Amino acid sequence: MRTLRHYHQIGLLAEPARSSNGYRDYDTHALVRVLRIRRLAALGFSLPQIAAILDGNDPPSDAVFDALDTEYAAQIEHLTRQRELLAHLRRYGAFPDLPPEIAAFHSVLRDSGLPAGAAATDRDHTLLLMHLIGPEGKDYLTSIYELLSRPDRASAVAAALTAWASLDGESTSDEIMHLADELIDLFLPVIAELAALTTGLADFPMARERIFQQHTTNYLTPAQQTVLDKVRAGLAHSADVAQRRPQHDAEGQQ
Amino acid sequence: MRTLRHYHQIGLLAEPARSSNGYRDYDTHALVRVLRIRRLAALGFSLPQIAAILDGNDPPSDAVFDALDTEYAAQIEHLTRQRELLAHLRRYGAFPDLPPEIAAFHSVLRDSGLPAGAAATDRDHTLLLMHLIGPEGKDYLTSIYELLSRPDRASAVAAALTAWASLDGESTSDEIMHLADELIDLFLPVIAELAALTTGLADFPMARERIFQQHTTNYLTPAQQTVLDKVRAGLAHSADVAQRRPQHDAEGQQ
DNA sequence: TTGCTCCTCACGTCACGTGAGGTGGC
DNA sequence: TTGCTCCTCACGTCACGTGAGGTGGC
Repeated sequence: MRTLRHYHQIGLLAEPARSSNGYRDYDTHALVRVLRIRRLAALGFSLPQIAAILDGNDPPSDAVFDALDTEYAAQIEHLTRQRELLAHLRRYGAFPDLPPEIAAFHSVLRDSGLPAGAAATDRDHTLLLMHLIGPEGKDYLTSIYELLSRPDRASAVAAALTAWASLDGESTSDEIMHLADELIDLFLPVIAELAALTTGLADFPMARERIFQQHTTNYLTPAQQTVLDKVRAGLAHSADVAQRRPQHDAEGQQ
Repeated sequence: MRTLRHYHQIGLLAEPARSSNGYRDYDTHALVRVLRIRRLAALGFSLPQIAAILDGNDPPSDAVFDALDTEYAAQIEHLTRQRELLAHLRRYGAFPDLPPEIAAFHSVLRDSGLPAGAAATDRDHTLLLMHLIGPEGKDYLTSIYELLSRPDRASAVAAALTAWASLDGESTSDEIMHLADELIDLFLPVIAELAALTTGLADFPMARERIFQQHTTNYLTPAQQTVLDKVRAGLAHSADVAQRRPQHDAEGQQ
């Protein structure tokens, strides 16, 4: 063990005399000091703290204990929350990479018949969305997801997402139009409110406008992009209609 | 932040393409992966574990969660014990470098009038004794200390230790003799039992016989050594007497 | 020219653990 | 000669943080 050498290096323990063969020749004072150090270290004090405690020859102040105790209390708090979080994730089918509030939503969709591949893509979308909307919008998004996964809607949403996931070059324009209408019906109220939110970002070095734009070309098939255009058009129309009415939504955002 | 570079270095995140100015040109796939990594890291998984979870494309097994959960439970256990220990030390006057079971004993002695200097030396003795006797003898030593600090004895012990600490070149041989008798009366039953114990050591690189021998010449004044010799003689005599009676004490020790 | 963002080394963190290679007395 | 204990570098651990010094486009 290199422990004693370490204490010598940082000056916590004086280098003892050497015997003729070059070995360190410790005495009982050194031993007592090491025993003190080890006990204080076991209590959780850092080596610099221990040096301070052993140098001041009066008993350590209450503040030293308080600091450690508060620290430990905070750690217990944190660990307890982590365990609750783990339990929550496990209850709802374990998507540990998803925000826990939303994991339940995804397990409902999965149980409503969403294929694994589509579910995986949808988790990607969710992560991006959470990132873009930031912590302030988290509750908002969570409540939207909760609405979409309500028992009376979940299977319709799962079906729409399944259809959406299977869109490719062989999809007929009929299918595309139908799905677009369906999605507009399902998501219109959701997305309309979403557009009013622009808060929260992070320091991932990628321009925010590019994320969504790139995302669509990265993740979506041409057929899916067509649907998206349709949906956009549908939303734009409803937005035009909404323009003629007073907008109290956009306030209070900044 | 060097976080992303770190992920690149350990191969957790692929190096993205570079744009013309040499900047890293991340895409949404990279962003999604980073979001996953950060979330899993926040749950407490190590980066190698995260790599394993993200590589296997099915949801992580229950075993992974169990491992984390058990780990957290153990940490909470440990932290809780540490807090109890801190509280205990504080209750008994805060000698954090002393075994907690014995801290109470020393605070009783201090309250019985033992001067600070003598108390400090006595804590040194206690630490050495605990080290020599090892964990197996801890309970034994603790009960001895409890006996010595019993209300009816504490002040006599404190007085004897105070007298012992003040022994020096100016002590009269009368004082020495008197103290020796007193100590023999107080400690005889204790030391007689102690002699039967030889268990427990550690890997501090110092021969065990040397510790006690060196200790006496290091810590003790000549007058104290005289007392010690007296006490040894007194104990040897009582041991001789004890020889003639059957020894059931020495059994069960190994 | 000044700011700003990004870049690449490269060392520091905390308390040691773990070899690698050597020595001295039995 | 073989074991054993101790010695001295010196790198590794874990997940980055933090400068140092430089660059490219406004």
